[in-house]
Amino acid sequence: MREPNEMPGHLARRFQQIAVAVFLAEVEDAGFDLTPVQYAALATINTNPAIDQITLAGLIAYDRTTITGVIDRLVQKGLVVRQTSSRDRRARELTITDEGRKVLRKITPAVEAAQRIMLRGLSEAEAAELMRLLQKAIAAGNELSRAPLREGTTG
Amino acid sequence: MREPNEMPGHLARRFQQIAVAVFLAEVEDAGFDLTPVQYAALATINTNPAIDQITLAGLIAYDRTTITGVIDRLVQKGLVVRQTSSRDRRARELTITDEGRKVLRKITPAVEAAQRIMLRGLSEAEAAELMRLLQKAIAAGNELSRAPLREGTTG
DNA sequence: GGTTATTGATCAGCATACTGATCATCAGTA
DNA sequence: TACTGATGATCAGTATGCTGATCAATAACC
Repeated sequence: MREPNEMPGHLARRFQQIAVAVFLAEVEDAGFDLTPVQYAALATINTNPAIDQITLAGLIAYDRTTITGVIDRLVQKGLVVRQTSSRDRRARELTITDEGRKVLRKITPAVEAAQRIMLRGLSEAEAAELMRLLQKAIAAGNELSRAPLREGTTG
Repeated sequence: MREPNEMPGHLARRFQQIAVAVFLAEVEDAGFDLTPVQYAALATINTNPAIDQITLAGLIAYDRTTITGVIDRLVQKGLVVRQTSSRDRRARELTITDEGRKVLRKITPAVEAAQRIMLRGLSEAEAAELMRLLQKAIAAGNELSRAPLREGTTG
């Protein structure tokens, strides 16, 4: 059997594990209580007012059933409002609140710091190359997960 | 705000998401029902007979509380035996069963195939470089998660 | 030897993530 | 307009992953 450290799947999980831990630590140090998904959803709702949940899920490549719970918690925290769309009563229109905008603005430095910390072992050039390779591998495998990225599906 | 595709944390999650989906699909096609963690645990128990759960968790960089549940399911499936150690009655000695060995042997081609598929967008050189950079970033961030890799802590 | 600290394991509780099902609503069509 | 299919959202159920607490057993120390 191959060493775990030589298996891409193991490395993927491990890097993601560290990335999440760093994110949560930085955000907590900044005095906030937001998970990576919650941040991604909040930021995307901010730039796409009145977005529905399916479109949101596609833009950040999350499963729709996961998004339901994530939005529950963002609403619970008062950062997002969820209301039935008048044009399509199946859909829920998501809107960021003033409080949500405030949190988003204040939390950004911590999020950026986290991105740097999770790459702290790499030089600038190496970090750029890692991101390029991840993007390429992800693009090739996009359709292989249940929650592929769906760009510009804005409805 | 940065594009999600330019944030290392987002790329980490996305790549891991695809890696897990590919793993599960290949393993299921081969007629098995094992998750990535379950496979990692089973393979590590196979090469480290009578290992305890903490040491196992360290070798594959999983949280100890997660391992408890993973072992529960491996025992349930009849692939692993868990028994109290006679030398240290706090510890549980984990042993692979004949059935576990059989599954491990038969499942290996599917696992290897999954590793190739998740990198199918990259050339050989690119794949090698991606793995090198992930290893380097992970090594630098090893202590930042609750479940760091603990090599050779056997005993 | 008795007290303290540490360690292996488990548990409660929470938040992703997934599969597959259900429900309400909408769109397309005869 | 009735029928069919597709779509947005939710739910039940399962499996990671995590935090923090608890418990039993061992180790360390005086």
